[in-house]
Amino acid sequence: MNIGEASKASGVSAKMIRYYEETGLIPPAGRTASGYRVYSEQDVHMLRFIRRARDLGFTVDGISELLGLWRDQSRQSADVKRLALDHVADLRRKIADLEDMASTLEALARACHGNDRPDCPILSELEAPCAPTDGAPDRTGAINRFGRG
Amino acid sequence: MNIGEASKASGVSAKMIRYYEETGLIPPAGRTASGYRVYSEQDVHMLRFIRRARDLGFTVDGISELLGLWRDQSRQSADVKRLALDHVADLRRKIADLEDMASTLEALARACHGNDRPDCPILSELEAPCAPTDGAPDRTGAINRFGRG
DNA sequence: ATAGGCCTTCCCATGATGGGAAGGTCAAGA
DNA sequence: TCTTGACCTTCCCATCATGGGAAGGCCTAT
Repeated sequence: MNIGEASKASGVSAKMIRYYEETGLIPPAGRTASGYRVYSEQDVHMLRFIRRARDLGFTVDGISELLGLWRDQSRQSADVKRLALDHVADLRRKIADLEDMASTLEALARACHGNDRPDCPILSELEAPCAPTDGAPDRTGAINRFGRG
Repeated sequence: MNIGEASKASGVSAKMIRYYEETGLIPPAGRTASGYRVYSEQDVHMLRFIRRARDLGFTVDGISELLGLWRDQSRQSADVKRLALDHVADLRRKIADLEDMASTLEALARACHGNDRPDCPILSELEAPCAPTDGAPDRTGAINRFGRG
């Protein structure tokens, strides 16, 4: 199987297959006499594994660790679980960051008339933010996060 | 004020101030006779605006649009609001993607014994995703994410 | 005058991905 | 057999926002 077929079969682009090989995530593929890379069903299996890990947001480094465990018949599932939960924690941190941004911005947008006049609490907040309230803040950020008076 | 002072006053690194200038996000700073960039309080004001927009997750392109509206005394707040809500939609899409990953992975991790044995549902799922179960629906969404690759 | 802390420009790296050029290979059809 | 077109190869460049670092110039306090 050449790289195009392996790509279709695995859902990993040919570009990325070459990249994974170059960076050592996967071993160098075999070659035909003329230099074409050749892949086995086993290889495609591995590429699919990689693709699914990517879909779960693992970095190439994380995938590398996962592949190591996958190949290690004497692995301990605790190690896999720890890897997974570490990644979940990463994801949750990112989610929280984005959620903060979204809710803040949403609150500002709610306060904006959205008409043909120039005055806009969104710009005002960007220009000179009001300090957030210290006590039990509104979780949505809807109140008192901005406002100019 | 030189770039170091402007950086401290605005919270934008000197590197990034130069980058913003180079890419046209901000106008070229004035220069001393010896070539040092000089900044006014006005400039610092603008840099702070940029920093806050960045903190809200706006891309440089988005910040560029915001700056345009900020400077435009005849702007319509509806335009600002639209920009903000478009960005909120982006953020929410990203959040949903990450949330899918996190909950899928969390469900898999819950199913993993996390002991010293090698068998692990996380690796199994990455290796060969389960077909959708016909019976009990999967409340976590863990299983179907892998379907069609 | 000198030290050392700024500043300047220029180049490189990140991470995962794609675009595209220049050139070789292969399979199918005339 | 020759041509055509789809594939493959390597190599370089771009993304996006950010930082690291080198080489060299400037400024200020001692």
